[in-house]
Order: sequence, then C-alpha cells, then structure tokens
Amino acid sequence: MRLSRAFLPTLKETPAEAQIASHRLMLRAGLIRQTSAGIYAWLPAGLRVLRKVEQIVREEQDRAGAQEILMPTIQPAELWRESGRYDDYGKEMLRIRDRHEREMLFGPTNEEMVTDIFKQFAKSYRDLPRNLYHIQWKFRDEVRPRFGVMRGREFLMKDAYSFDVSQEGAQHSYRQMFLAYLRTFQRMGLTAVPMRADTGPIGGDLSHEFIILADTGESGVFYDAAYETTDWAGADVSSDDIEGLKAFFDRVTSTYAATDEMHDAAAWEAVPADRRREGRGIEVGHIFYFGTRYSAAMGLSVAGQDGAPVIPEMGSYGIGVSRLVGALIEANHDEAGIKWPDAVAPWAAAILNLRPGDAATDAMCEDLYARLGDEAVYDDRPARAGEKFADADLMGFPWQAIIGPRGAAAGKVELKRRATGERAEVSLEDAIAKIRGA
RNA sequence: CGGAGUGUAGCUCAGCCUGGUAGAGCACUGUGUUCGGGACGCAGGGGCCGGAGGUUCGAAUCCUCUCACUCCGACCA
Repeated sequence: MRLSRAFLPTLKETPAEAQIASHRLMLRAGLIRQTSAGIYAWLPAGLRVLRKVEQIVREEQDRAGAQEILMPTIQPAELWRESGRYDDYGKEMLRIRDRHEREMLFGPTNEEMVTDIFKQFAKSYRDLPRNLYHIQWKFRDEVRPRFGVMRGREFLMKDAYSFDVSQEGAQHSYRQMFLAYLRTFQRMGLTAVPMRADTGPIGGDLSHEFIILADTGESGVFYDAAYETTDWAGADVSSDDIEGLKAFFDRVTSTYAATDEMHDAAAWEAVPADRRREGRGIEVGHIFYFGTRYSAAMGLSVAGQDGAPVIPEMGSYGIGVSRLVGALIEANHDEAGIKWPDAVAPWAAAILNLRPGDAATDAMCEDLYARLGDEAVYDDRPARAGEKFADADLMGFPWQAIIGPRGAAAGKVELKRRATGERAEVSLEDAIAKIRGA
C-alpha cells in the first residue's frame, strides 16, 4: 500500500473522548472511528489487524476440532423465550420489531440459536461430540460503553459451543478449548493467564477467564509467576489424547491464578512469596461448562447407546476478537505509538522514502516495495522525514525500512525494529530476509 | 440507571459570566525556501456556533425543551 494513495488517516492530536492508551492510539493511528457510543467503524489498518486476529483464532479452533458456521446477528425472541432468558436478559439486549411487529433481537450471544440448529441434526449419540463455532458481531447495550473497542456495545466475538453425551466427554471438550486458547493467545504474542471463574449454580472448576496482564485492565488479578515463565502452549500434548490432555490441564490449573472476585487467601499463602504476582488484567476469553442448561430447556436430546434419550452436555467458549485488538495495544505500546507483534501487525514493514524525487532513493524504495508486496506499506508521500518517522512509530509496523539518499548511494537500508528500537544498516536482500523471517 | 460535564472549522480549543463584524494553533490548497525525528515565509479555502422554540432592535452568548457524546459510580466478551 502506497501511503500517498492509502486511507490511513492518522491524527497528531488525541481526540478528547479517548482515555486509555489503546483507545487513543486506535483513533490516532487511524484504525477505527467512532460512529455512536460504543460502536465503531474499522478503517483499513484496523481491519487488517482484526482479520489477522480472527484468522489466528479460526486456525486454532479448527485445529482443536471445532467447525465453523455462521449464525445471524438478528434472532427471533421466540428462541429466547424457550430458554427463559428473554425476560432475564434485561436492557442489555437490544430488542427490535420487524414490519410485522414480530419481536426480534440483535444477538448478545448464541446458546439458544446453536442449540436449536444442532437439535435439528442430532438424533443419536453417534452424532456427538461436536463443537460448532462462529465469529460474528454481537450487540450488548451496555449502560456505559468505554475504552473504545475494549468495552463497546457492538463487538466481534468468537463463540464456540460443544455438545457431548456425557459429563466426561464435556470435560474433554472443555480441555480442548482450554489448550486451544493458550495456543491462540501465545501466537499473538500475549501472555494470557487462565483464571478460575465463577461457575454460577453449576459448580465445579470448569470455568476459566483468560486474562491478559495490563495496567489498565478492569480486573484485579493474583497469579503465580510460573505463568510468565512456563511455555504451556508449546507443550507437546495432543488435543485428542484424553488422558494426556487431562494431565496437562491439571498441571496448568494447579498453578494459582485468580481474579479478585475468586481470590482465595489461603491458597495464595501457599504460593512461594517470590512467585506471587498481583496486577490488573483484561479478560479476552471465557470458557465454561454449563451441562444441560440449554439442551434441556430447548428440547435437545439424542438416542443413547441403549436407545434411551440422553440430554447432551454443553459448554460455551468465547473470545472477544475486537476487544483483543485493544488488548494487544494495551500490552504493546509506548509513548510514540503502537508496537504490533509480528503475528497481528497490519503490515510487517513500512518503507520510508526520506527523499521522494531523488532518483536513487526512489529506485531503491520501489524495488523493495515491489518485492515485499502486500506485506509492506510504502511511505512515498512528499512529506518531511520527521513526519514519516512519527507516523510509522505511531502505526507500529514491526519493521521500518528507512531509505534516504545517503543509504541509497551506498546500497544500504536502515532497518529499524519498532519493538526494541534497534537499528542496523543492511543490504536490500538482508532487509527482505529479516522482514519476512520475523 | 444515579451523579457530573461537554457540544463553536477535519482535530485540539478560546469566545459565553457581562448579547453587538465568529477566532487561534494544527490540518488542508497554491507558492517559495527548507529537507534524517511532526520546519518557515507569503497567499488562500473552509462554520446554519448540535437541533427546535422563546426573550431582545440584535443571540455562539440569556431562558425552555430536545438530541448526541464524555466522565465518575453500580453491571459486563
């Protein structure tokens, strides 16, 4: 993308409404623009990041055996009456009437709908287990949206729903998602700590929130430093190995981590003092097992091995995809701007032409741009160097390939790593290799 | 939903108290000098002062209503 033709509107000044770093930077770097309270339009750079996050989530869901579907945003009220949640959900649910006065709603979540869809297909225990997910926009009419996309009303969410014939099966499905989540967040360069969460009336230990550590987080957290140092996601464990996965799950979850609501002072005391960490975090995922809550209410049952009806055990697994974009920035920024992790950066590199019009400089930039293609933006604007540096730092491309008359004459690119600030004078070939290799 | 605010140029804001020609910086257009960390000069363009009523000779400014947005608190992927 040539910046001279791109729609990447950066702002030098901070819009008045933005309070926290990620919100400020998303507006300034031209990732999003607000259209109503808690509702945002995604501009080209923001959309590219959103798509990359989404794709990582998708790949790890697929890898864990879940299958992607796409359910609508608008749902009939009738479904929610079946589960009894239509009245319970309150004002957070955006209710709509169509031209025939039928009651509809903009879905805040999809348990009812997926259960309804699944029951039309599942007749036998042989049709289970299954895990269906989709990545779709949700709407929750928050009383007070804030923090940009971290707490918007409309948000993109991945939600998966598992169906099993037995509790043991459901637990395995749960653990598969647990592993998938660790892998998902790690691929984005994040340390996400699974914390035991309130399971409500069901009980047990099968509800976890995945929390990214960040000072601006909304939850207070307590955890064992092992979460910072142990590479859980890299563990050699198969999603299909029931016993192996259980052992893995037990090993991870026996390490202390809890939000302040679930904090257990006695267990905390048992963590060695030098490994106790307290801080704040952002919830980016939540998984839980809820048994037959929806299957029973909505009439989902299948024939068991003995022919008798069995009510499937369910779980649901959410990841706040759009929120993750904000969370990634909270975890990766400095005064100058965003520092995108390689895996989610909108473009891997920015090519900064410090002297458009200088033949040698132009030629070298064009050459590099042609070879990097879609992975680079090319700042060919007739602007001053300082402006280009500032914009590149703000937008947070992992690499900056800086080319001016001096370097061009010597056949050298100054390659800057945004995350660390390191710079090196390298050949064009080496620059390409580094940008691609990261 | 309780409390507190703010709506004036694309952005950040001044002007409002005490009514009388709508402003600044940045951004934008043209031009010249600059040219490796958001330059400088000159010349320009851009506003139904959120909306509707009212008071007044006269309203961005005072009054009423309304809409939107923000912040603090209680709730949430």
